Amino acid sequence: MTPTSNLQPKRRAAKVIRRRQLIEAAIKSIAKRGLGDTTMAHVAQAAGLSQGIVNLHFDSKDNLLNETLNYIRHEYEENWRNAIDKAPNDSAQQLAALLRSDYNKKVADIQKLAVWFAFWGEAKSRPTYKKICQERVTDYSQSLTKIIDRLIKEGEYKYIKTPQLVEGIIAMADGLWLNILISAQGFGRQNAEAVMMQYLCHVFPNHQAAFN
Amino acid sequence: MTPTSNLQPKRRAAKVIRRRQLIEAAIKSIAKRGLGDTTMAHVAQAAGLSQGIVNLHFDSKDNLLNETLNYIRHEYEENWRNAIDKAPNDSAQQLAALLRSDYNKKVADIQKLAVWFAFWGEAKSRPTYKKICQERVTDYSQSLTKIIDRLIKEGEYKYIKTPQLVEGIIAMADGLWLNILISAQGFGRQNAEAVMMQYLCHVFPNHQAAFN
Amino acid sequence: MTPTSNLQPKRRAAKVIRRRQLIEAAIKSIAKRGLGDTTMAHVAQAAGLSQGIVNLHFDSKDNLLNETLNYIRHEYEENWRNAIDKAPNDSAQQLAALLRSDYNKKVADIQKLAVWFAFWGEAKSRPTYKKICQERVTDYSQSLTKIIDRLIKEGEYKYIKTPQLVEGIIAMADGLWLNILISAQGFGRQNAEAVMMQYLCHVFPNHQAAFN
Amino acid sequence: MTPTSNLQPKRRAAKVIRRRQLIEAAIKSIAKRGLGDTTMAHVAQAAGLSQGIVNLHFDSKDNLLNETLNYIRHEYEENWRNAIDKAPNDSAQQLAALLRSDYNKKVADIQKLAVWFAFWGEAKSRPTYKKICQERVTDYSQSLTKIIDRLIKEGEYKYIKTPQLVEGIIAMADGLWLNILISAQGFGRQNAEAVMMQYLCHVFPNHQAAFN
DNA sequence: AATGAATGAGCTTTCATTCAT
DNA sequence: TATGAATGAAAGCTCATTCAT
Repeated sequence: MTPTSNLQPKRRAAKVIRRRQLIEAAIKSIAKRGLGDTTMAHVAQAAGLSQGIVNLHFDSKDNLLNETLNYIRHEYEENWRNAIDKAPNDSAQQLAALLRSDYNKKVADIQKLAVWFAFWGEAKSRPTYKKICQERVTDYSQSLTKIIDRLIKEGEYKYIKTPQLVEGIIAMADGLWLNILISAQGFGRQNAEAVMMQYLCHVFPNHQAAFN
Repeated sequence: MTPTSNLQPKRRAAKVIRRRQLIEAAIKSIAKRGLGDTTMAHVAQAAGLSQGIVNLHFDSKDNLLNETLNYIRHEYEENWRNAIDKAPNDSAQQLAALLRSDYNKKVADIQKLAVWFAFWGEAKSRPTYKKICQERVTDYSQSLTKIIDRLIKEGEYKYIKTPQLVEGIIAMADGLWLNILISAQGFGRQNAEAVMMQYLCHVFPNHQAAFN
Repeated sequence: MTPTSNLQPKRRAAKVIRRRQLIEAAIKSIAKRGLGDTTMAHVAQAAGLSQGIVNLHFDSKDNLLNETLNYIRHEYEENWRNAIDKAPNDSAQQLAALLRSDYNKKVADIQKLAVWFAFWGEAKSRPTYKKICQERVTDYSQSLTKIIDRLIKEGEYKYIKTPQLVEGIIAMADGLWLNILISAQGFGRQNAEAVMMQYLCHVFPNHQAAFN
Repeated sequence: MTPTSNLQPKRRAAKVIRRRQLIEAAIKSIAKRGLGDTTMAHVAQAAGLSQGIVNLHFDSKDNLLNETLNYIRHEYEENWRNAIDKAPNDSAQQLAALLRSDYNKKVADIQKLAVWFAFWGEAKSRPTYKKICQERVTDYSQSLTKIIDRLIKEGEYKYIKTPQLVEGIIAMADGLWLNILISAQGFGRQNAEAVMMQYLCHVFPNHQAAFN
């Protein structure tokens, strides 16, 4: 009874809907079994459809996987853009909102994280994956840089090298995802967020209010 | 010291060497092709040996992969323990040494990083991988905690929550590895180190000398 | 002439036309891709219609292929019967006309030849194909025999064994088709005809006029 | 208990032997089922070996098929060169020997003929097949031309156009193969040979002795 | 009558594993 | 110990056929 499974039960569905359904099935399977053990049959089964369905809609497994990565990348971007838009027009608040968005239920969902790491694991040897992963960082990086620059100017912070700080924040964000994914004790989304906020407190001590 | 024990050591040594050779071949192949596209034949070929050789020494592919992960985990640990040992008996210096060791030529080698991410990518669905990855963090975490606690005490830092800082540092360290592995522009080991050191400067402003 | 019979003919006609259209599409595809690589989708596409159309009109691929072979067989027969009918009432002339008809634009068209050879290639293992191919030869053979017998009688040729000559002529005719189909240098219809005519000159030296 | 099946029963056979064995299995299967219905499993089974064996030795089905065609082409050529070599040094005798060789047990074997027609059927759309088929004709054609030229000179035949005669003979030879393959009543190798010899008698009436 | 999304059997191919040498 | 030919299960993909629309 999940909302996503609320699709036409069997035959005759719009192409876009079927594709989405299959991508979501792929995500489920990758999260459950890993990229290497995910087969076309698994995806079809997870979608409640027949063997040949994936090739019918995506032509090849490679293509399905690329589209799956694309899908979570766009979902990810939409999520943080939304977060900035909804935040008050204050650079510290926007920074907090942007970084907190990474620990949203939607994107820091353990299934999605598993998928990200699955693709990162293959990115070095797969140019297509690599490119999409790079794009995700580039866009995020630009927005983050803008906000931080404004915050530095407004807060009269000295001695902060923006590029390095941006690299550091993004690195920590990714590393916290890994921790959520892998840690033995329940290191959850809230913990991750707290760690990140403490980082910001150290860097921008005059704006701690926004980070607590 | 029976006559047979004269031979045993050599044979055992030979066996160990062959296993190491195959593990290194596995690393090469995983870095080149990813975990999913690495076959037993690739490993054997990279080692300059014949088809059946891997099964002879490791019984199964699964086992080879487990041992490979173990191998880089131990190499990693050896590396940072060494770094601490060689560092002067000063907590800030030791912290710097420990964190700098992550960007050593040996462990932050792009091939090794590729292997780490390959295994992380499958860790969620493979308990054996997950366990080894967790162990790596646990050990590192303990040493890191000790050093930071000492530094906080000595430096009379207040308002620093050690556990969160430790999580943050480790997260950033892993995230910087990802950046080295995936970034388009040449984000290298030195950059990563600089980012990390800047982080420490923010957290421990009184010890900046040790981090520059 | 009930009101319904007013409609029936049209509908029946439409059906026949569609079947013909699909058979011609099949011929095109077989010529282009061979029998083995021709799919129902190819045929439908070549006809500018939709996937399921062939099954609708022919029930199965096997059936379509049988009907396609039948179609070119009938076209072939119609062609040579026509040629005889139009020829002057003279046995040598009729012989020439019959054999020349094999190198007509219509039947010795390279697409049609490709189809013949495609079916011959499978005839040994497909009784239905074999039967249709045999029928083609049987009918042709009978007419050819009659004409030759008359010519031998009229021309007072001795030492000619009709059955063997008929076999020989038919064999050469088929072989010349192969040559048209496969030869590297442009061995065309006219060449084939000339070769056949020279054969007849050798066999019936007193009637060379009819063969030049 | 055929001589060819007299190979190492299972494991460990020389590569060349295995390849030959598989090619012969392919021939059997193509003759039995046609090119289109021959699967890798059929070939492996006919060779008494396991599924993966064909890919192990030929990499792909396409390659196996190409090599199979090559195999019968070389066997064919060897056969007629042998026939010429063994024939007395007399042009008529050599001509007879060359053409009779086409109806040898070895090459006019019904299985081999089925294979030839199977490949001819696909030759139009498969450049590799086409090329090999053309090569077969080219070589044969050259030898045939030489012998006929000598015979014409020695026999003082006039009005014979060698190129057309050569085309005619080759066409008839191929067509007779088709007849052997497809004819309903038992049109066998001897019949085919007789038809061809009668043709030669008509063309070279002064040398009928050599053709009877 | 026509469409085209869906099915699922069957194909080629890959590859971890086995084992005679 | 080491080799590499052989195996056979399992994968991705194709395509004739079905059937809701």
